[in-house]
Amino acid sequence: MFLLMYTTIENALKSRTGLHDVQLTDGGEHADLASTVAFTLAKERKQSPVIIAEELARELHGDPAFEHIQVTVKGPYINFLFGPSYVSRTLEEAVKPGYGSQPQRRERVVLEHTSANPNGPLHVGHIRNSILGDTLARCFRKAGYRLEVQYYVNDMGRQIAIVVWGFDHLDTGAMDGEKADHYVARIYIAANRELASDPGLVAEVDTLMQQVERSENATVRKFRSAVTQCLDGFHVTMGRLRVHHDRFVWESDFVRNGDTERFLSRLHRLPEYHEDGKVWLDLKAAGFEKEYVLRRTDGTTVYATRDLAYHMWKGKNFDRVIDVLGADHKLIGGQLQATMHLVGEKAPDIIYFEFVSLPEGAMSTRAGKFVSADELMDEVTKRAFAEVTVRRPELNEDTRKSIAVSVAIAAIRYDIVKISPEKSTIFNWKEALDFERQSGPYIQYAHARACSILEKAGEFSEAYDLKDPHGIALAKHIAKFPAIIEEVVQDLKPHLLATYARELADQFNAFYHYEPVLKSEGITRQSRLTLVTAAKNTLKESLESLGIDAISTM
RNA sequence: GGGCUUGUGGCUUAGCUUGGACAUAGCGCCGGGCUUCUAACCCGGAUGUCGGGGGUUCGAAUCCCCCCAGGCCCGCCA
Repeated sequence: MFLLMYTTIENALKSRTGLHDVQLTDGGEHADLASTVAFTLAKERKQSPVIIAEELARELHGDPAFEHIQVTVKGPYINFLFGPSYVSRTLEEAVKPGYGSQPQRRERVVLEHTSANPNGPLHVGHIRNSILGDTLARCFRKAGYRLEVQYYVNDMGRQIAIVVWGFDHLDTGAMDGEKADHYVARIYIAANRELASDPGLVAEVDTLMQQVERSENATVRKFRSAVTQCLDGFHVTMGRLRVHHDRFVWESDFVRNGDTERFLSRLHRLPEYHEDGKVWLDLKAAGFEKEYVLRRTDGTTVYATRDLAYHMWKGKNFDRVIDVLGADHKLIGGQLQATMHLVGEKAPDIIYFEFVSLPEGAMSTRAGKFVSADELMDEVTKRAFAEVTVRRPELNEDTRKSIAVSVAIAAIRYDIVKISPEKSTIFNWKEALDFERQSGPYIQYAHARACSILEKAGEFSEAYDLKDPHGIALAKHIAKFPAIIEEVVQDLKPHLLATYARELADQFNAFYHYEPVLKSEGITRQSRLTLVTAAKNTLKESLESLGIDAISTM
């Protein structure tokens, strides 16, 4: 409903002013939408903006499209207020299951996220990537796109060679109950320590890497095995986090299937191509001073080469390519985009997120300095269980456990997604364990309250006659949900949904407090119950788009 | 040194792309509210040079320039 109103007003103003751009602003407490075109026109018409605003408003009053939109003027501002029909139509839409879902679109989108090196467990930095990516994925699906989510497995890297070397020389077996990815990290950390103390051993790692590039079977098998163990651990972690990938794509496949060589051969005709022992591209024109090396003097390819082959493949199979990458990838991401442009292929849209560090400094798998996602989830779940037990002692243990799991994931996912990706953050246990604040559980709670009302209400027939301010404000906020999903997808900004969901819970709580539902009677009761249904539904859709369980009791 | 990026009350943070009506919320602080649909809630109050300086504009947190501070990147690593 909101988008419809927006375009109605926008078009009316465009045709009357002759302006191409008549951006509407949020009306705040004054209105549902507002326009400041009067300022823009004041200069060219050499007229007071107040007079222009009044004139425009007069014209709009006679417009049949504005039958249900109240137009008022306050100084130079033209305010638009939506009437009862807007509210009732919103409710009719929002009570339907799947509210906010757009019809299926033709466009096929591939979204890559997480793609952490398989040399140790996912830590709190990696899951910022996972949560951003997974939330975006959920929004894309809701917006009707045909989406495939991919994890790019870096199975040829030096890190993996070090893990393999470690398994060859230092393996003492997994400890009791040790998760596979944590076990890999232990070997990786130990191997790095060995290599640091005896630099002569580095040559052995180099040999392993060359063998893999030549696809030597025995070594390839070792790499696969090490990587697979780690990925098995990742699956468990991401499953708990409700993060899903449709496909795992292995870097080495692009070497073995010849795509990497084919891509290199395509570059020969480019003026930017240079071959002087090594192969490199000159990307100065695109703003990159460094030589972009794609083949070493020893003939082997580098990470960037295989990544290009991977993106080439994605571009051929999908209409739109999106990557979620850490801010440390900004340079190589830019180089990759520039190169894809040069060869006339689809360049990915890249969303970058800044790092999560620890109070004592940057995280490092190699040095063993990190807080793993598993550890985080364990601790937060423990804390959530204690909390549920205090609040709902009458519930049985299994129910409390189940609520605690949902609450913990809500707290973690929301804490991460609510922050703009471009902000670097410092991980803080105290904050992670505290969900009695602007949080995922807060939104879940609003949903649970709505469920509780509906459960007690029993049967009722829908009605759309809202008279009181908090209910109307809530309905108007519900109306914006589809527009928010659209905005998240267009701008690749999942945190907009986090903000929206919190505001929705705010509105619901205010309504809950001031406008009793079950105690009201007649049409008011029916209308409020309809509103609660719509709110519950919108909260549920919002939560699920955020990857958070919409639980009915907590 | 160069590039990218962030800097908003004591702390965390929205808004910045597309400039407009008293800058968004949370935590913490002060004061209220559970015989009333789940108080993981609600209401009121105090707290702001929107990093600093200049500029553009009728109007700047938002655009431009300079400076300061933090983060990241600058490998024939991945």
